Amino acid sequence: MGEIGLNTEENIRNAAHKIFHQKGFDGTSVQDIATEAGTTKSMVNYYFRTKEKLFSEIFHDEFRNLFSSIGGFLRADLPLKQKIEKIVELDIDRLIGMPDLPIFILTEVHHNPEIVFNTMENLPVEIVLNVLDNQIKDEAAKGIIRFIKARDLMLNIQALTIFPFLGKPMLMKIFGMDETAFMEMLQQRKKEVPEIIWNSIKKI
Amino acid sequence: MGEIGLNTEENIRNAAHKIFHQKGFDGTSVQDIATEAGTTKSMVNYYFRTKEKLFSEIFHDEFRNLFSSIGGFLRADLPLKQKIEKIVELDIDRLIGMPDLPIFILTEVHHNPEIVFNTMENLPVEIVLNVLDNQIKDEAAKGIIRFIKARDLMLNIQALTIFPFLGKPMLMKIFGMDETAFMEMLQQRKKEVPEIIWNSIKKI
DNA sequence: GTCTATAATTTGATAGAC
DNA sequence: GTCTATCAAATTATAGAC
Repeated sequence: MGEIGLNTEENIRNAAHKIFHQKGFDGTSVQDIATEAGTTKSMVNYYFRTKEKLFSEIFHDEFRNLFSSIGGFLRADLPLKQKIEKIVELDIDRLIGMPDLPIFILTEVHHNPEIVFNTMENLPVEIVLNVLDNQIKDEAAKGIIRFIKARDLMLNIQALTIFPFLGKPMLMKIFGMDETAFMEMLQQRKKEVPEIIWNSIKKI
Repeated sequence: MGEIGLNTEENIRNAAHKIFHQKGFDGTSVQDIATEAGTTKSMVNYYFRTKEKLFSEIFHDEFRNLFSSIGGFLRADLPLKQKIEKIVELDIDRLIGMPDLPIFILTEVHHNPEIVFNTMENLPVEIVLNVLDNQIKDEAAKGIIRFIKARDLMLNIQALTIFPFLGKPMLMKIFGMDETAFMEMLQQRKKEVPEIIWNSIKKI
């Protein structure tokens, strides 16, 4: 149902965000969104023309979200060890606030690549990776760490932080955790993941 | 199109497997499956009654796949270090052969939990975890490793092995890899992931 | 077992009154 | 801007001939 005080367009946008995240593009009907927004299909089409255009707007915002916070930190003037600690803490906190963002992105990339890759703008990720690569070479030359590709380092960090959110329902079932236990585990991981990563590259 | 030499039922099953993996339950129509199998909608319904029943059969098989190979190894009489190496190698090789299994499972758990949790049988995973927990306590008492919950150890291993498969299209785009580069990375990870894990728990 | 025909709904999207 | 009415196409599933 639409929030009081918001206009119809905003209600539809919020409803679409919620339902698309829950059911995915293919599982969502325009009627679902209209009902959730407390209005009609016609209104959805009036404001957004097609289901696909509406989806693209939502997806575009979410996709930018995915790459938002990290960029700044990777450029900052900090030793690698502290960067890793900050990235993990920031990422886990951010994902706690939007826990089904990763699965939303992944499913749509897999099921509707045409829509998704049209929506994606060019990401300036190479530059950030280069900055990180240089810092790694620098600290490796000083004997602080072994050499590792920035690509592999980021992949390992993201794997250890994001994977628990992706597998959440399965993990809870398999390991017999409730919501509280899951949250405790996440808080623990803010400390443990940076340790794992650092142990894998430190030399001293 | 259906393979020559197989009967219609088998053709439908193979087609369903393929299309459900590509498009998911919501994105797949019975017509899609019939066309892929080289037959008609009626035949699909004749053999499997409903789209949902057909999906359940496919999903059930795939879900058992997910927990198949690892169980035996976890029980085996091997030092933890070797078990970790074997699990990672086995898992990566298995996933190379069925690279969209993880995303298939994850999306359906998220979008169609009712169907999925009806399909899931009770998994005897606690027993395996207990075995692993005891071995960890044992090696920790001997001073070989620090203590860690079997749950956390398995989560970290699976995160580092499965995540690259989940993010494959995104990773290839972001990191500018082609299929060959991606496969090379996976082969590398068979060595690197066990090292990361072992470094995170070893004491000597 | 296999097909065509068709029923009953639901889908995305539009037309037109107000 | 918002609604009702409606369209054309697609959906799952069944009936019935062979």
